[in-house]
Amino acid sequence: MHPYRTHTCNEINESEVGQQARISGWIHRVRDHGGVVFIDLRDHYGITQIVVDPERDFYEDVHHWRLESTVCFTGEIVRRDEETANAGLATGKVELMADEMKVLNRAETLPFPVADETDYPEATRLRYRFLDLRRGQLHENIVLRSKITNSIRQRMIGLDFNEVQTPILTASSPEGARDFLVPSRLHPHKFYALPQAPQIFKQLLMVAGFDKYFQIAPCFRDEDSRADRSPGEFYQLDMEMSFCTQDDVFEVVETVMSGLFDEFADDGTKTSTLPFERIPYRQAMLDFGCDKPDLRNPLRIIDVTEVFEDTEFKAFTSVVKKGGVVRAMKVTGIVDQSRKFFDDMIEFAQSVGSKGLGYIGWKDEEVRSPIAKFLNREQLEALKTAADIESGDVLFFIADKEKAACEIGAAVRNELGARLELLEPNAYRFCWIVDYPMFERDEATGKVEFSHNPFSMPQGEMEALETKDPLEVLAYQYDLVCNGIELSSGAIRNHKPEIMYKAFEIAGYDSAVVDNKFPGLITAFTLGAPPHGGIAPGLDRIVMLLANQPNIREIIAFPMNQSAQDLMMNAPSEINERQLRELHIQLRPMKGKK
RNA sequence: GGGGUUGUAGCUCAACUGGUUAGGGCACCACACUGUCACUGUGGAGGUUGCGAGUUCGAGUCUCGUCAACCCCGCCA
Repeated sequence: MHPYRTHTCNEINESEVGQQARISGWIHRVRDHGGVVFIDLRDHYGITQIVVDPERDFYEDVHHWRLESTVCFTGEIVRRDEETANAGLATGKVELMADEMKVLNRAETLPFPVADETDYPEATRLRYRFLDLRRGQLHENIVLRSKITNSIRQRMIGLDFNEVQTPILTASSPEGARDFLVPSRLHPHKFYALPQAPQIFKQLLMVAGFDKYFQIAPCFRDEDSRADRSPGEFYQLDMEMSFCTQDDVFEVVETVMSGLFDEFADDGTKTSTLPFERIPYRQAMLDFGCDKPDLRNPLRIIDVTEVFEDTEFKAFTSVVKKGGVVRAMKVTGIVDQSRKFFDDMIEFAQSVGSKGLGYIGWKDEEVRSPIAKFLNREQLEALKTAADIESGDVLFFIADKEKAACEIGAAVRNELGARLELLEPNAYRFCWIVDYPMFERDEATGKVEFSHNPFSMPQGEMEALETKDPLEVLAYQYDLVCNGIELSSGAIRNHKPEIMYKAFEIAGYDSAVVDNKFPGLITAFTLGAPPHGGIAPGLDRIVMLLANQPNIREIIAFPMNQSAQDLMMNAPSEINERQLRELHIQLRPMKGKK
């Protein structure tokens, strides 16, 4: 007999009654009835009930087994009486009558219970991550992540993509975040950078003729974390295709994503039908106030600046006269909400930087509003027509500079959606945001800069760069959004050196900058580069959506904490003098700090 | 770098305006119980209230400082 197990803890069943079996696992729970002891033995696969009879010589030891010790039991598989069967367990119709037992590893008092679903503070959970990972939900999340990763691989390979590993120790890539640096021992005072993304390499793979590349790629960025953003490292489904259009990229991603989400979504959860909706960037900023709209939210924002060009309502009209905008959002059927509801919404708007939040409600012929008295009949009618108002509807207003009005509008839209429970339930709503501007003006310096990736192909190519106002040039740059979460950015790349130099010139860099910063890429583009493009959906966020987890640490086996520390491994940690010397690094006392 | 919240037993939470010996549950230890499945019952042990100052007759509670964790902003196209 195998020294540890003939079955897992989810395997024994009625067909094997009377046979001998050996199973190993963790002591999940113990129910000690004096005359008989029940043990729930748990492993990765499930739970089996072990029964220990008082006749057994190890019966006395039962009292000294701690929860979560690993134990091996050998005995006979026995059918349970009907009234003692447990319908909640896959193995609930049988149990193992123990003849032998062996403690494999004894557990001390646990820092927190494994056999419950209570939430415990993260610092504790992270310090004992191996224990936390035994617990139901987290354990399932990690298994789900494995299945999702595998499914993605199969789907990409099925579409003729080749998986290629790209370097981890490399040079800085052009993503705009801070690099993680690794000092070189062989080359004093020089550094490798960990890749922020395999951007250059995947483009070079296209130049190398691989046609379709993908990789479940680790990416490293030395930036602070958020609930949905790991500090330091994360994974992307990185992909790139040759001789492709933007629509070709969309088709691949839509096929993979809709297949993936259909496969792993809970029963009854709807996924967007194909093709995903495409929303131009400027349209998204108007309708939703942001470029990652949650399409489950039915609310839309409209522009009503014109109506307020000349009104008695000075608060708005003065904003318009200074070049600002007035945006409105209709919510149907809430005119009878309490005064407190509206006051809370005003307070919320102020908390996100608005001076206030105007509103007008219509009920039959009555107009309910703190601001309607400043508007004449025509102006009120214009608003009703613009927003298609019916009795019971309320129109909310935000007046500010355009950028601020968008941001506040987006926040108010999300808040109203959440507070009024307007979101479509059980749905994954995808969309593409397209037609991003190639350049934007930096508000502080007034300079024209790349608004996204400098390697995107401008729409209209060289002609657009030479003839258009740079701020009017659009790029073949796109984002994939699902339920208000940005899953991915991608682009059709600029594969022509002369257009690359011109684009950088517009952003204020001369050709030497391009040559120095990206020597491999720019040379490759002079030796036969195919038109190409790609995208890189974030694996972590995909798993978060499918596992329905709000925090990224719930879907990563060994995450760092928010301050980018590994509390279990104690990283980052100090290194010794010898290592420092080899790396040609001298530590100096920090300035300004005690 | 900035803002907010939190810090009480191994864990999770209590403790009115400052007031007697800081409590309940889980876990741990002991005892009882032959069919439970979150077993039950009885008893026990377990505390520098994050740390350091201060105010006060008296501080878990108030003040200041400090440390840590989480959330947000900046940042991350």
